Formats: sequence, C-alpha cells, structure tokens
Amino acid sequence: MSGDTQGAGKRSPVMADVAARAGVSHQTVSRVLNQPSLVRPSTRQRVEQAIAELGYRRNMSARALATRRSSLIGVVSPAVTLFGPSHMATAIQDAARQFGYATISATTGRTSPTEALDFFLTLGVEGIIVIAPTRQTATEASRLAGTLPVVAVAAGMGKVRPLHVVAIDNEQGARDATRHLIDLGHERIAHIAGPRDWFDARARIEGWRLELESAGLPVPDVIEGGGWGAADGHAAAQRLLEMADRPTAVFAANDDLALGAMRAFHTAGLRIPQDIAVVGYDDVANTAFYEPPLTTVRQPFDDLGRHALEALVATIEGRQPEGELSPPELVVRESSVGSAAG
Amino acid sequence: MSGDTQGAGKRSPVMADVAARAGVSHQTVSRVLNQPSLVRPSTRQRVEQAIAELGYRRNMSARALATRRSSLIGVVSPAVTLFGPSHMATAIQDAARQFGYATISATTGRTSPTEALDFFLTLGVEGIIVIAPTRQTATEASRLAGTLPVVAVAAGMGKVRPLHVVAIDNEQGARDATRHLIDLGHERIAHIAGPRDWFDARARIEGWRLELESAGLPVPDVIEGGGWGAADGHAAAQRLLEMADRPTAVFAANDDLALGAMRAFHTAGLRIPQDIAVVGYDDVANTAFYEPPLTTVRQPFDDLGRHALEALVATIEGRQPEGELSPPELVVRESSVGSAAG
DNA sequence: GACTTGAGTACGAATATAACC
DNA sequence: AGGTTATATTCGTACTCAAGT
Repeated sequence: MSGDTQGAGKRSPVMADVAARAGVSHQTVSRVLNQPSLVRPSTRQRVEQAIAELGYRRNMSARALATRRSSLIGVVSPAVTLFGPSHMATAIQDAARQFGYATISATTGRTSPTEALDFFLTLGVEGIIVIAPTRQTATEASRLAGTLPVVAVAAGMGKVRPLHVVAIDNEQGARDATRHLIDLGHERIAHIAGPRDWFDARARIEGWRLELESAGLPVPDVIEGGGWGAADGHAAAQRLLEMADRPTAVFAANDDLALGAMRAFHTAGLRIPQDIAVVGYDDVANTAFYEPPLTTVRQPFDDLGRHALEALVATIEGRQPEGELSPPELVVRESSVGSAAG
Repeated sequence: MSGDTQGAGKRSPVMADVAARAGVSHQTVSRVLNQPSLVRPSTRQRVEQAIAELGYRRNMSARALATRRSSLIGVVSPAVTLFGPSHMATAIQDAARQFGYATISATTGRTSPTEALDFFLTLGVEGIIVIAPTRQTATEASRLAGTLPVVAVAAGMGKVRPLHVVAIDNEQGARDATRHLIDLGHERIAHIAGPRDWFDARARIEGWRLELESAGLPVPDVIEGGGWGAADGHAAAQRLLEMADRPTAVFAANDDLALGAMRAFHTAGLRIPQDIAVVGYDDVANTAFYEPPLTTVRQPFDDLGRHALEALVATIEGRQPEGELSPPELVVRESSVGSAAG
C-alpha cells in the first residue's frame, strides 16, 4: 500500500534555503523579517525576492519556541448555539486576527473548564478570554488569572482582581425595555426571566424591577423561564395566562423566551400587542419577521468581543486595558406598539 | 511603571526539570511520555510523580518543531451566522479534540480565501476542512489539495480529486419535502430558492423539480430568494402573491426564507396552512415555535461535521476515509398540516 | 564610529545511537 | 544478550555578540 498520499509534497523551504538563494546568512534573512530597517535596501530586496520565489513562510512552531510566544489565544464560551456568545466569539476571532493572534476555542459543557484550561496551557496560549455568564464560570476564570492573562466577559461581576472584566450594561437595557412599556401606558408588566445563575438574567430582572419602582408601579413576581429557550418561554407564558390579574405586557429576558411566549399567547387567542404587548432582548436574527415583529433590545456583541480582545492583548503586553463600550439599544417593532397604534 | 503584571509567574517547568527531580535524564522523561512501556515501572513512577509535583506540561511548540506535527487543523467556513456552517464547525471542533487536534477557524467573507490559507500554512496546520457551499470555494479548496490534506464539505460536488468530499443528500431532503406536500393533495407547489451559486440551493431546486415531475405535476418557475435571509423570503413571497395562479403550497429552500414568507402571507391575510402551506429546510432552532410551527427538513449537521473531521484525520494518517452519513429527515409541523387538519 | 552582516547558541522536546547493568 | 538509561544531535527561528566594511 505504498504510493503517493495526498499532500505528501516536498519539504517546505526554511530560512536557510532563502539565505542560500539570496547569498546571505540565515541571520540576515531573519533580520529582513523582523527588523527590516537594519538591513541595507539592496540586500533586503534580494532576500525578499528569494522569499517570494521560494514561497517561503515562517514556521510558527519554531518561532514560538524561540520567542516564547505562541500567538495563540484561548476562548472559553458556553454552547455556541446561543446568539450572544457565538457572535462574540466571532468578533473576538476577527479582532484577534488583526492583532496577529489565532484563537482556539473551547465550549463549556462539552469540555470541563479544567480540561479546557489544560488543553489551552498545553497549546501554550498567551492569554484566555472567558465568556462567563455565571458566577461559577467567573470564579473559575478568576482562578486562572494567577496563571496567565485572563479577561472575562461577565455581565455582573464588578471588579474582581486579578481579572479584567468587560460587560454590557444589561440593567440599563432592561430599564429601557421596561420604560418603553410604561410609556405605552402599561401598568401590569410581567417579566419572564432567564436562568437565575446567569448574570445577564439577574441584571435584567434588576433593571425591570428598578424601572417599575421608579415609576411607582407594582412589581409582580418574576416568572421563571428556567432556561433560555423558546420552550421555556412557552411554558412560562402558559403559567402567566393562568394568573388572576393578567399582565398587559411582558418583558422577556431574551428573544427566544419572547418567541415561545408569543406562540402561547396566540394559541390562547390573544392578540399582540392589543391584548398583551411583548418585548424581548438580544435582537437575534429574524426578529423583524416574527409574528408580529418583535420589539427588543439590541446588544453590541461585536463591540464587546473586540473590546474583550483588546483588553486581553493590552494585558499580555503589560499595558492597561482601556476602551468604551456602546450601550444597548431599544429596537421598537410591532409586538409592543402595533402596526399603526401608539 | 515596573511591577508585577498579571500572569507574570515563574517560568513553567521543562523536561529537564522533571528529569532532575526524578533523578533521571530528560530522555527517560520523554520516553515515559511517549513510550511508557519501555521504561521500568519503578522509574516510570518516579518520573510521573515528578511530573505531577511540578505540574509539568509538554510544550507544544517544541513538540511540533521536533515531530513536524502541529496538531492543528484549519477550518474554513462561510459566515457563522448561518445555522448549518456554524453547527458543523462546532461538531468538527468537538471531534477534533477527541482526536487530539485543535481547530483554527477562518471565515470566508471576512478573510479572503488566499489570506486564510496563508494564515493556516504559517500556523502549520496538518490539514484543512473547507465548508464549501459554492463552486468558487470548492474550486479553491481543490486547489489547496495539492499542498496538504483537504476535505471539502460540499453539497453537490461529486468526486473531485484530489479532494475528499462529504455531503448531505440535499436532493433527497427536497424530494421528501415536496412529496409531503403532494401527499397532502397540493398540485401547485412553488419553490423559493436560495442563492443560485450555492450547491445546496441548486440541489433543493433539483429535488423539488424531480419530485413534481415524477408525480406528473407542473413545475412552475422557481421563485428566486436571492439570499438566504428572512427578508429575501419575505420579498419572494410578495412576488408570489401577485402571481395569477397562486400556489397552494410553498417549499422554501431554508427556514429563514420560510419565516419571511410566512410573515408576508400573514400580512396579506392568508391562513397557514389552510390558504397556503409552507415547508422549510434545516430545522433551525425555534422552528417549533414559529407561527405556525414550521414543517421542515432536519439535517444531520453534527454527523456531517464529525464525518468530515474523521475523513481528514484519515487522510492525514494516510488511511482511506470511510463512514456513513445519516440522511435528512422530514419534521412535520402545523405549517403544512394544520393543528388538526389533513 | 556608524552601519551591515555573520557566527554561534538558546528555545524544549524527540530520536538515533551508544553505553550501561 | 536483554532490558534500561544516557549522550548527542536535530527541528527552524530569534537574538546576543563579535567581526567586517
């Protein structure tokens, strides 16, 4: 069973090959690559031509070994099926590329945190970004921070040394959503909450509560969604429908919960928003085509991801992280205001 | 500005440290790690203990340099916001981990194919998986295959040496969907197609057409969605509504198109499925909570991803790729059969 | 002395070869 | 011999230091 296997080409050229072709030492080639200004233009050009002709490419492993820098960053995130985390992961990846880093990702749930860390450390990542939606993951993240640079993305951690934390202001977004419903004249505004161990879920509950209180409105019991899925929203809405003093508006902790709730309302014969108004959170894809189009709060996930990466790079390079995050933004659609009503 | 920076700990232990602690040579340590059976149990145990005590961990860069194997695999995929590609990417990642590989991903669109390849080659990936939904990307993928092991995931490529191609049978899925509508008694069944340059889009058109023909039904003109988004489906549906002999059923090339179409139908006052039945494709998240719940075709993306990875690993190791793919599966919901109707 | 270039070695693990009990 | 362990070299790049113009 011998014979040519796919990809079994000739050995790729190394620095020495380039040096030989250009008639210089390998050291000069290295300098052309790393400190071009120190090389005489004519020599440099010869070397560059040799590089081009040979299709030479630096070997990252050797480079990493010599510089003790892998150019690798680890990203830990919860299940990628979730809109926020997956968007952030993409944003992080793009930003990393711009800074010359490649990202390796691990998913919480499939891989245990310890296992993921082990994987990352063996690969020699220079830093880790942890998308930490719960206290547990955040705690684990902060534990790592003693070992190597870590940035956590967590909605409600406050400052936790030695961890740098970036976060969107979920509380403000929730207040905006609730305020919107109050402004429309609603007085009984329910909240379908996400899993209580998520910072985001808690922050949205808090924002909803605070806004109701500041408007002098009653704060009903939170309706527990249990999870983040449409099925959870559907179940929660059914419980809501059985309440004595049924709310006239619902603020759901995310768009999936809202979608499930709307389905339950329709099945029960209620009209949205005439009989019950609905507001979601996240502005996931297609919310504009829900039945009816969903009013929701758009989150600057791209910003957040880029911000997290920049903070990590700053930390790796020993600088102080900076940068501003754009706030969440209410997107008004028909699920709260109707097609032509106010 | 000197002082301790986060993560600036002491240098991590190397093989020599382990060797010193265990009172052996670094060579013996290496053997304990790579060919334990060749080391006397008592020695092995001493070394293993030293490893544990020091928290020693192999340095991948050095290892990669010496073995000429990076344990890295590159994945090229279109925008991650798309359901199929992102699911597959996750499945690939999980499978890769099991085989001892880490995945690095690049997104078509943000990064040019050439640029992505360059990135991968510099990192020294051992192979590449290209999720190639269009002829263009597939062609680019096949071009790489001369350089290193490549597996393409493409819905309609057929066999293209030296490329190994894995694919789901989109045509069959489309036939199943169309058959379902025919069985329900529909005779005018329209198709809202995806972008024509996607293999998947073309295969679904073909399946729809073949099934109509084999049932002796007329094959109306394809309605071009243009893109894959709900907005595209919405626009396409509006054109459909203006048709003289309006269809009684619509098979959309994916769930987003179907969602947009349903929105347009509702706005036009049509009932689904009584006035017009709708079937989608993909079974994305939440389709069970659409208004009404959407009949669709579930694709085995996880299988496909794992399959692609296994094929790549086989190719890297010089074996012949094998394995079976599970077929697509029709998921019947109310958008085609109503809540209690037939 | 300013500017370029080259020789030699370190990085950390793997491995062929030799030495040991 | 046979089973273990040690020595020396290799992988490809970066960087210090010395030498050359």
